[in-house]
Amino acid sequence: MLDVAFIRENADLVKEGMKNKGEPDSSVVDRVIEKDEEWRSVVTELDNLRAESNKKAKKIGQLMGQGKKEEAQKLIKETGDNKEKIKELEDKLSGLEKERSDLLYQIPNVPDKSVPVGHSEEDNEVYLTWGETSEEEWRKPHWEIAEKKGWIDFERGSKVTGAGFPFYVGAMARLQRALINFFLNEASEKGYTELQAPYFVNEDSARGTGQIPDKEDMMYTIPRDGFFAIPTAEVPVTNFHRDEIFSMEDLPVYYSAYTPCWRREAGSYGKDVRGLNRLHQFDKVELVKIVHPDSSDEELESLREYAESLLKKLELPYRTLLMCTGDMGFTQTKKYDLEVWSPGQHRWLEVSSCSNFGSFQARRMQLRYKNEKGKTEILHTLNGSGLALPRIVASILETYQTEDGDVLVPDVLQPYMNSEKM
RNA sequence: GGAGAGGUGGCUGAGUGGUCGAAAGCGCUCCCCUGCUAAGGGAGUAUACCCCUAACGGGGUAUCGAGGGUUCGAAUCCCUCCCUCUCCGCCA
Repeated sequence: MLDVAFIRENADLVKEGMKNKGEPDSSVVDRVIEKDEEWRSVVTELDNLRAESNKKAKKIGQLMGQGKKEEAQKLIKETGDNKEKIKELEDKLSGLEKERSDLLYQIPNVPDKSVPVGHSEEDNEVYLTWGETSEEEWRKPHWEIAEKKGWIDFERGSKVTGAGFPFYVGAMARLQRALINFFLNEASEKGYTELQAPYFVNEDSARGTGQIPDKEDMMYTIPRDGFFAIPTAEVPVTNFHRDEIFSMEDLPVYYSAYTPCWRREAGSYGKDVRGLNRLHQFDKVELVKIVHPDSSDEELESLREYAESLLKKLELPYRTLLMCTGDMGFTQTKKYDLEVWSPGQHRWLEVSSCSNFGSFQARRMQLRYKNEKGKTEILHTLNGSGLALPRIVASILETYQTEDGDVLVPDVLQPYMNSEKM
């Protein structure tokens, strides 16, 4: 969420950001300012009343200590009416607080100046393209290859769990494991600390990274225990340091984590869901950065370059999109999507999305640092996939298939697979 | 799952109704002294919010696991929840 003080001082900027993100009705900005005004006046009133009764209570204590019981009794009688008023104001205040934060949660992060203004994916900017995309007729989509080889078992996955929960069999399971190891090893060489994170999180954590209240429906829930199955490792990893205060020399902090991810993907039916394109459970290595506010711009670029380097090493043609304001999401200030070429489907598949959240997430979870002057300030957070497996697997199958029906193993994965061929 | 103990500031730890935001020690920061080092002396050292101030700064409120309650007054009493530790049970 944004800082109320920031909204107060930059109302127009915030409204413009909302409009550019596709929300023409920005009246919530004015309402939050109003609510905050009201909240502050109640706080002042309440604080004064409390100060008064604290003073009296102290006095009573003193009198009691001196054995002046009667005087004390007299004072006690006087304090009665304050008490009710305080209680009343306390209730009013917590009501206002709730209303204010409900409004605050509806205001999206402000896009960075460098982000192109637009309202749909058509307005995204192709930032760069790498590699030669092949278009040969003979190339099959990955699901055909996988089916012929018996590598992915969608049917049994449906039987055991449901649609979107496939089994990976034999060489395919090995390939997944190879990719995970490759990604994690690369990340740790680049200074990312590897984390193994919980796969379930509580409500506070889901709120911290912004899944709640915005994207509640994407998550699977474990109602009995109040848990959510993580839709991405971003959630547990970013929350790792929730409510903590860093000192400057601890920054920046880089984490990598492999986890399965669960997404309900409610309402997404149609041709996009074929094969590995969209699953309810998939594997991903996620990268999270916690950085000084001044450096988050550069950190986003290096995060993007790192994710791109993985695709280069796998020799998979890709392109990088700079997402426009309308297609970038509620919590980001700036976002790049990496899309790998799928030669069997003749289309691009999103395999990574690298985002800068500015202070938006960090404020929600009170992630702070002490600056040179010893003042605490909110940090910036970023994350990016490095990378998401299923579509990489799809692209590998389609890119590395041979005309006679085999699939070769990308050079960098051969040590992990002990083989040149799947 | 059963029984018990406990959760206090960066850490250790005192505090069982009144001037306690909290003793003491450690750590850390700054200063002084000591010709280096060691030792010593002094000051400071939580977070959030509100108000005043151009700013330096000042005033106030809240927070002793969380939430609620009793009371003029709660770290201290009561209730609920969470977490940690010990023992037992179960178990990869």
